[in-house]
Amino acid sequence: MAALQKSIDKRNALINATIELVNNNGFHATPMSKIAKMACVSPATIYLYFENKQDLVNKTYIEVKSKYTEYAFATYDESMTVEKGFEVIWKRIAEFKMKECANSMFLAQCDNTPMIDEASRQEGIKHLQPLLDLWRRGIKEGVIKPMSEYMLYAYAINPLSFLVIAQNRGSVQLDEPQLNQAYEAAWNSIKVCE
Amino acid sequence: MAALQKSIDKRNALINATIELVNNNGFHATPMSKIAKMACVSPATIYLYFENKQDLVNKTYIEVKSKYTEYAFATYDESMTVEKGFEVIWKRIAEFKMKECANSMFLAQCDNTPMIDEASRQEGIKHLQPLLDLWRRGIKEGVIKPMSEYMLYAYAINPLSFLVIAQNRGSVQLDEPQLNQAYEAAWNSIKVCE
DNA sequence: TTACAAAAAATGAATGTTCATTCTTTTTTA
DNA sequence: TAAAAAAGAATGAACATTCATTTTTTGTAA
Repeated sequence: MAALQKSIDKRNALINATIELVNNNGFHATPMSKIAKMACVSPATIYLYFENKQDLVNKTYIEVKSKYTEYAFATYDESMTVEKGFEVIWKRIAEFKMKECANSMFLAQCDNTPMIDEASRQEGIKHLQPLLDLWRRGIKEGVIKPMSEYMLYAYAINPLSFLVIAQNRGSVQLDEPQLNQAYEAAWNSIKVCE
Repeated sequence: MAALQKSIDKRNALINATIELVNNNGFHATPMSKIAKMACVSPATIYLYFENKQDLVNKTYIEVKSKYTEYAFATYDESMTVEKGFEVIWKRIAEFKMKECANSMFLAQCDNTPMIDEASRQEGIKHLQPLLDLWRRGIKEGVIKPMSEYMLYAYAINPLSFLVIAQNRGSVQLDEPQLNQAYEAAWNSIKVCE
């Protein structure tokens, strides 16, 4: 029991160290030795928890992606109207990206590089299903433009990733008013104009 | 003259090899030896053209970014209306991303990772000025929403990067109708609704 | 409860490989 | 023929992973 607890702590420390180091230095400049040091663990210990470096990164990706989608859908339920449901999900996603920006930057990096396995990438996409279902419903009701789910994601959600990265580089400050603007832009890009 | 010509060819070969290998394997898995091999050159020769690996990647980034913006603005001129000007630039950018997708994927990877210097990143941003000026004009005229340039870029342009990557993974097919949809989404997200 | 041995977890040091970069020699150009 | 460009082999550092030991935990018998 105490042992298991300890193990989970170590695993988490390793995952967090991976996120932070990859964010700051990139995959190519984060050796296992640094990850170990940051997690206060021997390099050899990493291999008790993960098969190898690739596995560590894959698992980290999947874990972060799960946290992300779990947060996104926590307050959504399917009885909401399409517009309301979208607003609820969008705002949760924005909230997550602002509060957990280390996590979101890590995801952005993974999503734009060949850093992780194709299999892990697929695994990560699955969890987004509720949003895709909502969009499908919206299209049926004539509220949302009949576009592919990738196109909808590209305009409604993905810009937030860009903005979080920009914010972290100090290029932009995302406060309440900016986020409201962003929400309007997102909704306007996918809604059907009467 | 012949010598200089030869040099430019080699330099280009090196830059193209870098783009292709980084796109397929990521920075962390593209050794100088592979770049040399793909460019049909000795590893030592790379160092006649670039200081080191970092410099090679930085220079590649700047070169690709220049090509990108040069293409983007080639048919635009400032006498156009804001809406027309935006359409012209947007469509050129889309065209570039479709035709030169190796180049755009490389840029997307650079823009989301600590792969390149901050200095090179700044250098790359400069060339976007005409678009920023157009937006400023649009805001003054009340045609474009008064948002920061990053926010405008996030919604009007950046989604294309996401879509090109998705297309290259085979998740989506971007033909004429899809691109028109994308253009509508982009314009709707930033225009002032009457 | 205490003592203790077997099992599990963790460690630091060692290993072998890969890689960026440099060195010396050869080839090409002017 | 001198200078410039290019080459391949050599160098040394960094790194992922494994190995041999040590430490910690767990289950059990007094």
